[in-house]
Amino acid sequence: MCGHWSAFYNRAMFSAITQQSPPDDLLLQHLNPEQRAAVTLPAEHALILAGAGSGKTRVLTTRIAWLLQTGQVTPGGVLAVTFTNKAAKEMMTRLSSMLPVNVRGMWIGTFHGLCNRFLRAHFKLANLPQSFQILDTQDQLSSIKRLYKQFGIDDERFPPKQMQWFIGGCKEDGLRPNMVEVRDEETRKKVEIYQLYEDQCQREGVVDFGELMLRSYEVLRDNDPIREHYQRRFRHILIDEFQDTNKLQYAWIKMLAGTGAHSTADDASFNPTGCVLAVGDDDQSIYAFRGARVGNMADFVREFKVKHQIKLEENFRSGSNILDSANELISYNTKRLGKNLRTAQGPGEPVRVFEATSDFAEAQWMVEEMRQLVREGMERKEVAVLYRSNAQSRVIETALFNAGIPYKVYGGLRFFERAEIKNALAYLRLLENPRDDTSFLRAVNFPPRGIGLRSLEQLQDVARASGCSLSDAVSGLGGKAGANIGAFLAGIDVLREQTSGMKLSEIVERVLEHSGLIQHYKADREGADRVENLEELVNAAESFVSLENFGRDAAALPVDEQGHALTQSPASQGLDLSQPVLDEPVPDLETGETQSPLAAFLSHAALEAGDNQAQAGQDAIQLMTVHSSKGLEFDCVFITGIEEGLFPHENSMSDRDGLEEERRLMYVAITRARKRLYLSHSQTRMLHGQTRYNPKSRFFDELPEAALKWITPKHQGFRADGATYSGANSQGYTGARGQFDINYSKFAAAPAPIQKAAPAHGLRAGMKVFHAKFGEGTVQTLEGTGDDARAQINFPRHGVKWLALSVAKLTPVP
DNA sequence: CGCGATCTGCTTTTT
DNA sequence: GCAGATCGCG
Repeated sequence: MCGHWSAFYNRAMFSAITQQSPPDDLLLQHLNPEQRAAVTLPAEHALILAGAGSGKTRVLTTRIAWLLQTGQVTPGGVLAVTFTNKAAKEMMTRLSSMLPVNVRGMWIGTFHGLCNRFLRAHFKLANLPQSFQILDTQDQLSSIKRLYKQFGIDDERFPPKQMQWFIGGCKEDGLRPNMVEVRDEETRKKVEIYQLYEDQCQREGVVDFGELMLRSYEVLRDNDPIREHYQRRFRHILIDEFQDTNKLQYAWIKMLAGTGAHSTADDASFNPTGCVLAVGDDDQSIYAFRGARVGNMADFVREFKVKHQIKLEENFRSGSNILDSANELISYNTKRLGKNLRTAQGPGEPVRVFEATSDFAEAQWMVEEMRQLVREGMERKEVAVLYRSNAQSRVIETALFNAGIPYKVYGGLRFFERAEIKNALAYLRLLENPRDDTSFLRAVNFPPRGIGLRSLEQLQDVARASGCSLSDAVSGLGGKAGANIGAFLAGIDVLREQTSGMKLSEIVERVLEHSGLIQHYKADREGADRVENLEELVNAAESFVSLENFGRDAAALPVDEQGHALTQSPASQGLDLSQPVLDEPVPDLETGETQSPLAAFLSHAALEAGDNQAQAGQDAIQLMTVHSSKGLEFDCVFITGIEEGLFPHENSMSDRDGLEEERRLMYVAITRARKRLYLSHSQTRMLHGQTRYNPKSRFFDELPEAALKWITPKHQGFRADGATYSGANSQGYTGARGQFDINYSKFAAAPAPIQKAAPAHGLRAGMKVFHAKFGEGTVQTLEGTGDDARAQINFPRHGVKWLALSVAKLTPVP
C-alpha cells in the first residue's frame, strides 16, 4: 500500500460513493482465485474455511473494502467481529490503508468490545448505571470470595475458582440462574450462589465479561425496536475465527442477523436479514475448554441455509515438508469439515526432529541451534519456541539467560493486570462509581492507612444489614473505624471534585499523588518498577485521549488533489454519527448524555489488558505456549516437549474429543513455521517437583517419514520400541548438512539398550497395587522394559505418580 | 499490621 | 519446584 495507491483510492472512494464503482481490480489483483471468489461473494450468507496461512485476514478486510467500494454497504452498515483486540486493530489498520474510511466509526471490534459499546448506548434498557464497570477475571474472583465471606459459604465444598467457572459456563450458554436445570443438591446450591453473585454485581453496578455478552443479547432479544434498528443497520456481518465462538455468541449473531426466533419481517419490503460471512478453520479450534463450539460452523450452514462455502487451501507460508506434516497429522482427526493445505513453494527444508535426554539438554540443544541460526543471519524475533504449558518455559528461559540470548516470554501478567496498576485503577473507578465494592476494598487500605480487617468486617455487616454499598454504609458506622473510613471516602470525594473537568491524564496523575500510591512505592526499595509502571499509566491515559481524536484526524479523511482535507459529511461516507463509536464518549440515545473520558478509559483498561511486557522492539527469541502462537508466524519454530502426557496433555487423553483438540493444537503449532521447523522431545523431564519419564508423543507416528529428518546423534537413534530409524531419518546430523555440524554428543545419553523382551514385572494397566508410602493405587500406564520399566499409578490419596519399577516396591492387590 | 513459615496445587486463555 | 495463598506470631 504505497502513496499513489491510497491517493488513487482517495479519489476512487469519492466517485465510488457518488457514482458507480471504479475498476475494483486494484483491490483484487493480488488475490488467488479462491480468495477473489470469497471477496466478491454475493450478499448472502457464506462460510469460508480458511486454512492456516491462507491469507484469511486479508480476505476479510478486502471483502469489507470491496463491499464499501462497490457501494453495497456503507461503513455504518458493517459489523465485523474478532476475538482479540489485536485482530480488530489489524483489521482497522489494513482497511484504512485500502480505503479512506473512518474505521473508528465502524463497528469493528471484539465481541466484548462491541457489547460494551452497545450497552453504554443502551444502559437504561440494560438496567445498568451509565458508568458501569467491567470486572476482569481477577476482580470476578475476588468478588466471589467477598460473597462467600458475606454469606458464610463453604469454600471447601464450593471452591471459588470452580464457582467462577460455573458462572462463566452458564453465561456462555445464555443461562440465568433460574434457567439452570437443577438435578442435584450440589447444583441447586451452586445456582443459589450464582444468583447471589448476580445480585451483588447488579447492586454494585459491575458486569463481568460473560455478562457483557449475555446482557446485550437480552437487550436485543427483549426490545423489538432496538433489535430491528440494528438488524436494519447491519447489512453485512463478518465473523473472524468462527470456530471459536460459543453458544451465546452464536445466538447473538443470529439475533443481529435477523434469523433468530425473534426476527420480525411483517413488512414484506423490509428485509431485516443482514448477511453473515463466517470465516474459520475447524482444524484450528483449540478453545473448546473455554466454551468454544466448533459445531457452530455446521449449525451455521444448516440454520442460515448457507449456499456459498469456499475453502482457502493455498498456504502462502510454508514449504511442503511442513505442510505435508500438518496435513498428515490432522488427517488422524475424525470430525472434520475436510480441507487440505497446498503450497506453490517447493519442499523447503525438512522438519528436524530431536530427542533429548533431559529437558535441560533439550534447552541446551536449542540454544546451540539458535546461536547457529543467528550466526547465519536469522533475526531472533523470527525464532519462536512453543510449548504446551507455561511450566515448560522455565528451563528454556534459564538456558537462554545463561547463554546471554535475549528472549521474550508471552503470557505473563499484562499491563493492566499488574497489582500497582489495578490499585490505581481502583481509585479511578471509585471516582466514577463509589458503589463498586471490589474497588473500594482494594483501595481503602492500600497504601495502608490503619483500616484493618476488623473495621471492614463491621462495615460489611452494616452494608449487608441495610443492603447498600460499602461506601454508603460508612455513615452508619461509628467509632474510630467509622472515622477512619469516613476520612478515606471524604478524600475520594475531594478528589472527585478536584478532578472534574480535568484532562484524563491529569486526573490519573492527581489520583496517583493523592492516593499516596506513588509515595508508597517510592519508599519501597523494590518499588522502582512499580513507580515506572504507574508513570506509564499516565502515558497510557495521555495517548488514550489522542487515540480518541484519531478518528477525527485529517489524515484519516479523504484528501483532494491539492492535498486539502475534504470534509467528510456523514451522508457521503454513510457514517451514522448518532451511533456511538468504540472507546469514545458514548451518547445516551435518549438523553444525549455522554460518558466521561475517564469511564471510557476504564472500559478500555478492562477490555484490553495491554501487551505483556512490550520490551520495545528488542530483537529477541519469542517464547510462548502453542495457544498463544495461534495467528502468528515465524521463520523458525521449535516445538518442544512433544511427549505423551505433555503433548497430548494427560488431562486431555482420556476422551477422543480431548485428544483431537490436542492434535489440532499440534497442527496449529506446526503451521506457524515459514522456513524451518524443529520438533523435540525429551526422555526425562522435571515436572511438579519430580522427574518424569515421558515416552515420545504419538503425534510423531502421525507425521510423514519423508518430511522428517532426525538430527539426534546416531548412537541415540533407537526407538523405545527397539526399531531403528529408517531412511532419511537414520542418517543423523553428522555430515548431512555442513552448517549443522554441531557436536551434540555432550548432550547425548548412554546408548539405549535394544529391548525386545516382554516386560517382567507382571503388572498390567488397571491392576491395583500397594505402595508403602502412597498406599493403594491403580496402574494406569506402563512404559519401558527391564530396569527402565515405569508405571503411572493413580493413588487416590496422593495423585498420579510415575514410579520406576526397579526402585518402587509394589505389591499387587487382589 | 506486617512479615516469615507453612501449606497447597498444578493445562491451555481472551475478553 | 515453585508461586501464591494462608496462618500465626511479634
